[in-house]
Amino acid sequence: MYTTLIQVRTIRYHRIADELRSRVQSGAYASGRLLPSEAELSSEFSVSRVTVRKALEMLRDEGLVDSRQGFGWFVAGDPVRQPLGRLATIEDQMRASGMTPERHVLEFAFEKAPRDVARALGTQNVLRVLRINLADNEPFALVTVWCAAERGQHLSRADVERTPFYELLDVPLQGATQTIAADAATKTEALHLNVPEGAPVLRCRRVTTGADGKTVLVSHHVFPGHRTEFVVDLPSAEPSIAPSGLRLVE
Amino acid sequence: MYTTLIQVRTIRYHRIADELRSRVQSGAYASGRLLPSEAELSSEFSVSRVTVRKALEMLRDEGLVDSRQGFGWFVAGDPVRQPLGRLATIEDQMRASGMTPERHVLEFAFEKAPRDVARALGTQNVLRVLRINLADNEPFALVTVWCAAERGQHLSRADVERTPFYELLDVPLQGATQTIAADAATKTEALHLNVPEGAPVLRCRRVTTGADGKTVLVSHHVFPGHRTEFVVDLPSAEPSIAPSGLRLVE
DNA sequence: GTCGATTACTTGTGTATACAACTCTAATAC
DNA sequence: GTATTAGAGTTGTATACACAAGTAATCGAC
Repeated sequence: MYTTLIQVRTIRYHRIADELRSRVQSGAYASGRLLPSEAELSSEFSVSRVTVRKALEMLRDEGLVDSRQGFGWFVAGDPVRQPLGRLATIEDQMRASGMTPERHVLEFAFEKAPRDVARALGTQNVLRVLRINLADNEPFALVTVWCAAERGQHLSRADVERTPFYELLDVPLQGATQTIAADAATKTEALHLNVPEGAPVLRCRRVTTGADGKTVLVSHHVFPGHRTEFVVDLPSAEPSIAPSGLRLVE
Repeated sequence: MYTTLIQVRTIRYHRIADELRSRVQSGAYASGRLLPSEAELSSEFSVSRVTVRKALEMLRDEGLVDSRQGFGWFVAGDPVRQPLGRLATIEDQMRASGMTPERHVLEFAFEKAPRDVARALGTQNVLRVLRINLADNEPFALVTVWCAAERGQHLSRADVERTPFYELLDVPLQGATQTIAADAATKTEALHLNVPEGAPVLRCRRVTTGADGKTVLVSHHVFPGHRTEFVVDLPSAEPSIAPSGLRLVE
């Protein structure tokens, strides 16, 4: 009975990423603290700098670490939990997590809407507001909101920076539908959210309707994957819909 | 009055990614079809192969393309929408999207639970089932389910491959709480889901409780970001909770 | 016809090198 | 004291080259 010995190549950047992940998770580098430089790690692990970078980029994609050109690589922080259907604002959630919320309008423009937005709002002429939400001075969410220009013409830039849209709009609301997806940050998003291009983000699209069932607001929210997560309660079915309710588990 | 001309460096791999994204989205390369090889693109854009790869990896991180060693780069497919709180199974959603669902148990073991799972289930002795859900023969979700060994001892591996847990467990269910986050695929997940390490995934954790409020099942679901997205309806508040209800918009 | 080996081509990992862009500190000028 | 600049060090982009690992087509043997 003979067995064959197979020589399996080890991928260096995986090994290094595993080692560094282990160090970060064991607390060897405190949150916000610098890791050794790429040159130091290259020397420590006896590999080229490209290999070190590949390992570090894996960890960045996992949200464990982040980097700034010229500054170095450092440990990233912890996510905020946002309940779905719990009817709380982003700012409320930040405060609940002990953070200081802040919002800045980046863009405020009346323009032609993208096709899907125009279709939802029933008009091409819209007010678009691009806003960044900060938590403790760090980017937390990048939000784009569209409403019909007819409604938006009464709103000032200072208004929408200070006050949520729903308080500014004189419309009874019925509810909203939101989609949640994972995606990689685009160049623009990465710039605003201070994450690398390609980093995992939660991409949410929300359509808010008035009491008449017509769309009042369309908004897109982008959250860095390492900064937040959603929580949803899936209640069991009432006896009247028992067959569907039983499906909630699998 | 003088103005200063600033020479701004253009990042080549960004430009190339933009061009290739445009081609993919305009339908120049049909779904599943090969893109030109890295060598061809390197020649076409007059850049090194590393620069081409960097551009292609950006597109892969966006879920637009994928690659297989030796085969080439090809266009990836479209996401499935999964409603939250709509009480449908993964398989139901696939069928609704015209896909053929399939499930395979990868691991079925009685073992000591990870600490958080043990705490939730109130025992260290658990049955752990690792399962892959396929849609049209392509990996769609990687699912790990834990239940107490006391309950799991009556279940066979064939049972859990064929039938959802909730139909196998003789327990009245109260509901579930699920978290949703964006993350980068680990090495193991990437292998099973046939995505590159670091690709964006939706990472869901679910705790299912019985009628007595005690945890019956703990499960983790990992979906490739480009394969699915969640939908949630955020109903407006009833008059009795109007202040909260108004917050759902912002 | 089938099967295995070979070949050409593909993507994946890795080294070495160079330069761009950025950060921080120390030195210098006012 | 403050403001500016230089220098050392950092990460980010890019080239050239090499080899590993994988795929598909072709060729030869049976």
